[in-house]
Amino acid sequence: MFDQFKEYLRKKVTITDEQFDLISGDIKVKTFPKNQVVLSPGEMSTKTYFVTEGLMRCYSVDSKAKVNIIQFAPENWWIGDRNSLFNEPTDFFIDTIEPTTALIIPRNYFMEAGVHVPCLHALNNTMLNNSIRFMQKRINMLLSATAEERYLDFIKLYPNLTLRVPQWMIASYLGITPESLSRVRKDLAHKHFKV
Amino acid sequence: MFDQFKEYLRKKVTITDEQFDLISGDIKVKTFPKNQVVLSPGEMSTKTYFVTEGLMRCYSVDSKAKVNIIQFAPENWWIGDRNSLFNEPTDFFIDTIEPTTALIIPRNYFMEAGVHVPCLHALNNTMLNNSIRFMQKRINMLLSATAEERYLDFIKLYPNLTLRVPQWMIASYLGITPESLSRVRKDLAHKHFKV
DNA sequence: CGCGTGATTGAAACCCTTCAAGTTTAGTGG
DNA sequence: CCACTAAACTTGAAGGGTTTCAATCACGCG
Repeated sequence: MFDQFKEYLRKKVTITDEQFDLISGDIKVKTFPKNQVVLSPGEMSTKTYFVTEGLMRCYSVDSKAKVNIIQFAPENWWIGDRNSLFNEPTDFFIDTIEPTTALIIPRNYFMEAGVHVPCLHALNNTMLNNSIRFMQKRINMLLSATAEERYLDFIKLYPNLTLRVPQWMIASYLGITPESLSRVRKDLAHKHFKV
Repeated sequence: MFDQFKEYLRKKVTITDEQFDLISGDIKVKTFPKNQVVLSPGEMSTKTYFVTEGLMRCYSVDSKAKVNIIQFAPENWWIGDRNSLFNEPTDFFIDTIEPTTALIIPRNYFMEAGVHVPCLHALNNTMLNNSIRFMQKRINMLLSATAEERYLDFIKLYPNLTLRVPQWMIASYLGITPESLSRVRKDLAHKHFKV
């Protein structure tokens, strides 16, 4: 698991084994069964998860008991609460969709590791900006796209997730009902699109 | 303008006048008239704007010529493109809604300034996380809320913008039509809600 | 084998959009 | 400062994309 994280970092920055050892002391590994809730609304959390195997998700449950999926986190993705950074409890659930192994990274990991390995500051900056960029695109999609457009967007962006995630969760991520997604898929099939 | 920026920083971190002078060399001030487009889709930009006076917005125009507003930026907010960080042209327009004065901050400002004033790394980290947090909440709203809920959310979160931004832009931000927003407001008036 | 979860399908309902007036407001020039 | 025009907002009626509700089917797992 640590090797996988080292690989991940090395795709983005230059880092020696010694440096990596220096900054991996605070990291723990944990394995979760399927459907394990690791964070619930109202809780505080100082942990960020780096998924090395499996699949996690972040979601809310609204007043009509509807599930709204904010984010999926397959291998090599990050997931965690950000409210606790501001001393506020989280609004969201985080759980596993598949049996999952994840590294548990302390909240201020990159700030502290950056003292030893300065380029991690830049990496942190890049990753956060990338998140914002993707969320901007998602907001743009939610503002403008029809059910069909949303689904086509999804399978283009996450082709592998399309097969791993139950359809009703994809619908929840897209902001449509499972029934609507089913009909969209039926229509697409008639138009000779596949999966 | 610079004083205002200094104030802004000092609300968040401890910084001396000397340190501020050290890091303000790369910053320029610019004043724009109303409705001035400063960035268009397809362009690259290394600038981030810190609004000291006025109001800017980031938006897309989709294939049906519909405007979708991603973000407003009133005083003391940041606005800029993030795609260029990844050597991709932007998808969005950025323009002014009011006559606006803004500081123009180079792309890697916080990374470089952080070398001189280390706590700026932490500030950068905090600000980016805050953006993500707000965007998560917005995504959650777009996934779950009705037109009326969206509007009530907006006026609670941005009470001063409600008066400064034309209604059709608020509608665009909320992902509904101007007509729908007008009807929502009418209904709320009947229920004795004000503005 | 049977139960539960997920996916599909149909029909009706609904919220929101679209289209098309009108009305009000705001900005500009005489 | 008024007059005029364009833009913004309102209102109504019709239409459409999605949702809701309900029933059925498919599948995996104990």
